[in-house]
Amino acid sequence: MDRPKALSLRGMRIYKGLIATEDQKAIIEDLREVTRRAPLFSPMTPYGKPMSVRMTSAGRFGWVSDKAGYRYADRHPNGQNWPPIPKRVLTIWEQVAGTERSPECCLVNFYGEGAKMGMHQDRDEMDFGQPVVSISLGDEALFRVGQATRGGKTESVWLQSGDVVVMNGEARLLYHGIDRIKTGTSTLLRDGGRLNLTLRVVT
DNA sequence: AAGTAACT
DNA sequence: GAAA
Repeated sequence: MDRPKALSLRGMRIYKGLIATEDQKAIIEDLREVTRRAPLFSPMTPYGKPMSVRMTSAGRFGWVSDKAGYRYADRHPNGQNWPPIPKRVLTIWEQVAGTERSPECCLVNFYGEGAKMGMHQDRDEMDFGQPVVSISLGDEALFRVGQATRGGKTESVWLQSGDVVVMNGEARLLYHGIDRIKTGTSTLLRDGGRLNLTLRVVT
C-alpha cells in the first residue's frame, strides 16, 4: 500500500492530518466503548508520584505503571482483560507502520488541562525493530524529541488532531515527551483535552 | 524519573 | 512575566 508523505523530526515520521475529521470522530466513538470496558485510571510512577495523564489500553497487553515498575500486563488493574483494538485504529497502523506484525497494545493516554509527559524512551518492548505509532486526537500538544541518551539537545513541534507519528529505525529509541497541551484548540472531544493512542508490538 | 522544582 |  502507498504511504502518505511525512515530515521528519530527527528520523521520526510525522504524518500531518493523516486522519480525516469524520474518521477521528468515529475513532472517538470506538474509544468510548474501550473506556467503558477498561476505565481510565491515574497511574503512579514507581517513585510514588502520580502521572498527570489518565490512561487505559486496548489489545492483548496494556502498559501499566505502579510501585512495581513500568511493564506490560495482560489485565487492566480491575482484573478484566483489555478490550480489542478498534478496527479503524488498526487500519492506521497498516497505513504507516511498515511491518507485517500487528500491534499488541494500544495505550490510550488522556491529557486534561495541565497534563504533561516527561521525557522518556519506549523501551519496555521485546523487539526495538518494531515501530511505535502515535495518534493525536483533540487539543494540540507540544511534542519534544531529544536524543537516544538523556540530556541532549531537543526539538519541539506542535501536534494537532489527526496527526500520526511513527518512531522506527534510528528514531525508535529517542527520548520524547509532551511539554503541554493547548486547551480549547479542538472541539473533537466534547469536554476538551487530548487523547493520544500509542500502538506497539510488545513481544 | 513516563515526576517535580529551580534556575536562567 | 512567560517560556524553555
